Amino acid sequence: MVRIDDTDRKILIELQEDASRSLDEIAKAVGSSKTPVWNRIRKLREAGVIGPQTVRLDADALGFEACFFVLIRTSEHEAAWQRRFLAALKARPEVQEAHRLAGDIDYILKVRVRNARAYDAFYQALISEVKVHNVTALLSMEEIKSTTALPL
Amino acid sequence: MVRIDDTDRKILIELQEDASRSLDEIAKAVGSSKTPVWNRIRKLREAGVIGPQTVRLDADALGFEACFFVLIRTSEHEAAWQRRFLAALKARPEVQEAHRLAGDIDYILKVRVRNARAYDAFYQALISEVKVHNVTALLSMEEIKSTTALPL
DNA sequence: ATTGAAAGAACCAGTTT
DNA sequence: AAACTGGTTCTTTCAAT
Repeated sequence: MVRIDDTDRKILIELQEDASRSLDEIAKAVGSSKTPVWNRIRKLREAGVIGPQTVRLDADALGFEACFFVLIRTSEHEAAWQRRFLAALKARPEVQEAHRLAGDIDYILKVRVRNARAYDAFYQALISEVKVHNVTALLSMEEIKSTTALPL
Repeated sequence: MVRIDDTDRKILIELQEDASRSLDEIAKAVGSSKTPVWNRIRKLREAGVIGPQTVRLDADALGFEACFFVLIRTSEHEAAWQRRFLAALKARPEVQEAHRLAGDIDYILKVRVRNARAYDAFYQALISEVKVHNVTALLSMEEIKSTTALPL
């Protein structure tokens, strides 16, 4: 865990919100000036705190109208099985999130696809690659909120 | 839904991957040149296909070590209740995702906090604001994958 | 931490295919 | 209608104070 002071925090908040602004604008927003802000950003990047810069695309506008949360229970817990399972998830671009869980349910996925048929294709492909015990798919009707911003 | 041609798709793929690169580099990557790419990006932005530009921060490095998926069942289905519930979710920065679901479970949340205590504080605050019937929290042990990139 | 300056990128108009 | 050219303006980057 990296030590971050108040100015760093402000810079990160600004960048999370809109990374397209110029150094000058960000410096003004955090109450500092160009060079010190630039040096801090460089350090935060080197430390890996600031990762890649991306654009957020409108999923609906691009025809990705279906979003599923998939709860997975498995009976297999060997290292080899897990390795294959993780590799399969990482390789599939429709899997936007994958977490290994504590407790009853072993994994949760967030899967973004064009429609229900595309989800089924994904599901069939996945279960043919690796054996899973029980799968529950939750279909999103409405995306109330979606952000990657941390509550700094 | 917006009509997108092959060049637009390539541009979006590049921007999703790394939006910090210069127009020239993106143009080269998609096999075109600066001006046409610039015009296309402008149009995609105006159409809302390209949204805000953000940086991805390292949650662990910043001390956000706990991530919960929260499954919520409610007995209330009136408009007024729902309005209050949605407003509460939108207002809470630790809620990174919130979806209204089809079926048995009514809502799913992704909640990112510093530790289990912070989750409990969030949970207590939420249920004191709005009445919910049943809440299950799934604790993430390992983030296998996390991206906002669409499978273009 | 500020200034300032050189290199580079974005943006836009005019022109061409 | 779409792509190239070139030039103005804004940014980034970094050295010197």
